[in-house]
Amino acid sequence: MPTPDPGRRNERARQAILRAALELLADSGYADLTVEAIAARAGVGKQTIYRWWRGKGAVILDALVESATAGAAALPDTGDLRADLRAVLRGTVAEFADPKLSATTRALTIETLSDDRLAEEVRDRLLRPQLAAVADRLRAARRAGQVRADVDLDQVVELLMGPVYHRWLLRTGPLTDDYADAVVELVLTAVAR
Amino acid sequence: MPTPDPGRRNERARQAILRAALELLADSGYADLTVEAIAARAGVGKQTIYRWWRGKGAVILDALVESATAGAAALPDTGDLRADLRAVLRGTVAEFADPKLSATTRALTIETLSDDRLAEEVRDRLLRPQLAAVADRLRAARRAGQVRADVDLDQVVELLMGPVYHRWLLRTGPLTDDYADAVVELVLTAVAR
Amino acid sequence: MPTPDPGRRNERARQAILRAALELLADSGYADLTVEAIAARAGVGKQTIYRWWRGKGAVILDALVESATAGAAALPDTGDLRADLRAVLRGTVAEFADPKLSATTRALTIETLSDDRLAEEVRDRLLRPQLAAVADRLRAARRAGQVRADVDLDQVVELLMGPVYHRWLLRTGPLTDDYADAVVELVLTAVAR
Amino acid sequence: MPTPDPGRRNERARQAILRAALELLADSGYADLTVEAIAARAGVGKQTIYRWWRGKGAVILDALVESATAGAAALPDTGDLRADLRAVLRGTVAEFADPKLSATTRALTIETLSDDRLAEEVRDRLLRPQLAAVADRLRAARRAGQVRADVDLDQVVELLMGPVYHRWLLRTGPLTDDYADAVVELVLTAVAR
DNA sequence: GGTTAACCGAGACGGTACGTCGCGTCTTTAC
DNA sequence: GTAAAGACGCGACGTACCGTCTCGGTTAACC
Repeated sequence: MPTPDPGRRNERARQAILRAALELLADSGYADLTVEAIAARAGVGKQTIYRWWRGKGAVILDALVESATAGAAALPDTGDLRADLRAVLRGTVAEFADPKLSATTRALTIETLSDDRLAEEVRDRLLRPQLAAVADRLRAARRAGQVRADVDLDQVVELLMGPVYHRWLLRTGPLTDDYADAVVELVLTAVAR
Repeated sequence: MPTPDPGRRNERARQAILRAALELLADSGYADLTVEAIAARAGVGKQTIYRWWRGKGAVILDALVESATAGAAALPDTGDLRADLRAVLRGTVAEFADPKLSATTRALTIETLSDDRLAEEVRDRLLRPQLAAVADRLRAARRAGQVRADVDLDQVVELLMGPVYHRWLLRTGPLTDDYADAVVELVLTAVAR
Repeated sequence: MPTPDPGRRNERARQAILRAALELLADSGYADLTVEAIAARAGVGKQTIYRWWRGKGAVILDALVESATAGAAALPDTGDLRADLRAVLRGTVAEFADPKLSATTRALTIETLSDDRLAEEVRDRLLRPQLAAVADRLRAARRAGQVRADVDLDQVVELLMGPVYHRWLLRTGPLTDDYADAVVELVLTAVAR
Repeated sequence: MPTPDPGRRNERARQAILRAALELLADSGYADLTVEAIAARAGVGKQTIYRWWRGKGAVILDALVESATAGAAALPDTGDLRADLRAVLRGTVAEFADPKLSATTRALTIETLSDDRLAEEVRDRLLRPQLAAVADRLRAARRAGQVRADVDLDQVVELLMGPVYHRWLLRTGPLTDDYADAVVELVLTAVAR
């Protein structure tokens, strides 16, 4: 596969494809998200998709990365760890609770579950930055003496995010701000100094 | 859907189908798990599958429920909460780490992500009993004065399981016994008295 | 196959099946004429059909034979050969032109085309008597000196009926009384004395 | 049905499909003539068949038209009407008597009997030209004073062909050269001058 | 500023699986 | 033993997408 020359790439087509994918997901969900539907809605040939992406999973990932990068990069640090963590978890919960946004995450999750390579790219390009931002905030808190020195911060991040993903994935309960706050409280009890 | 008379159901066919589904998943993964393949391996007509299940997702669920019910029902209670929770999480971690068993869970997760009805059935028939068993163990510990009285035990269960699911789903790190133990430690710090 | 005992046969079921077959054909044509539909409409199990008939073709044949036998057995002989032949052909033409009756013939024809055994039974039980009746009428005419002595009367019957079947089967023109009369005229020219 | 652009059509696939259909009919008869079998033998996807034809009936028709057009277009005119008509009928009889060729006609007839649209196409594209050729020969004979002026030549054609089709369809007797000659004789008696 | 190679839209192609329908057989229960 | 009921193994149906391919028709870089 002779990787195509990115210099010749049609930017209009690229954006139309990413947009079409997100719109289809928001409108009709994963079931109608086919490569043919994306191509048709974007007014693009199927080959143009396969030329630049490995499949629809990669398209969703790019669309998500693009819109995520447009958003926040780092976490706010108000000095109040509890408040900052609540803001993060409430944000995550809100994202999962929103049907449109959730549809995209759901679709990407399906794709990653049967495509290891995509899973790694999602982790490295989409998840790691988000989780690292939270870890950074915790690191700052530790420096400020608000967090115990003997905990692995990456594990703490997973202790925070895990329950939210669990509840989203397995539908074990409602994804509300209260739940986000409760998780923060438990985690702080475990790691605060 | 005029559900057919279960009295007329062929038990041999039912078991052959469940078995075939699990074998296919163990042998070749989700990609080769088609209704046609299940039918072929089970020596059964496709219609026999569609007569009793809504699709391959429902078949996997039944297969899993059947094999789960055969296994453990309640959690052991050695009196040592830390040890018991470690055993649970190590078991979950081991299940996720095993390629064969994990393939089944992965497949079922894919199906639930695009089938709300199936998702609810998975939650109610497969997950709730497992989570309830852990909650029961925590309740016993609380009665024994080992756990704080002011925590929601269901939330604690999610605090335990969430990180493991997170790591499995998003591949953010290795699923080892050490990780299971670390999570238990953090959670105990949060809720132990 | 141990031929079932006709003595135990349920006459009500037999008639319901024949009636259901004819009704289905009249109502919705060959496409909806399935063994299952016949059984359902007749309020009968499928096995009852397969116990007594080789398939739906045989059912149609029986239904047709039953209703044909109920009708005319022999041809009228008014002494006027032309008039009598016209009556026969006009009758055949009318039958073919009628959508309900034609549907039955059409269905039976389809079945015979892929079932040699059925074809022979149709010929012997349904067609031969009809054609023989016409031949008999011609024989009487020959005795009366109205028909040449050197023609094969069976061939003359086919010369009469053939064109009508041809036009029905191949839709090469309208099936009208005029056409019936025209054929009679040509045939009489060929064989009248 | 948005008929696709014929300019993009793959000629190799088209011919492979027509050939496969004829071969299947010749080899194993109508029972084994399924769209799937045609596709498999032609090395083609099923969709390629459904893209260009309405079903297997249309495929058979095209195959037959193609091979018929390759053959004779008009009838020979030796000046001897009796000889020419005998040649035509003997040809038809031979075609019907040949198992391979007859299988094709039989299959097309079945299809035609449950598909009005196909029936019209068969009549217009396959039958009409053949019947018209015979009518033309009769017209020439009439111009030559060998045929009565007051007969409808199309009716005469049906008087010729009808009995042959009748005998083929209803199996009322053997399809031999003698029978062809006998029909010609009767018809000539009716229309010769 | 003309050539030429890659991209582009379009969509046909060989495939695979879908979910449905009907076949003819088998099994169960009732009469 | 016949009957109603209907599940069963089977196989074809016609459809939907997959990922690849081929076809003109633009571009855009390089001579």
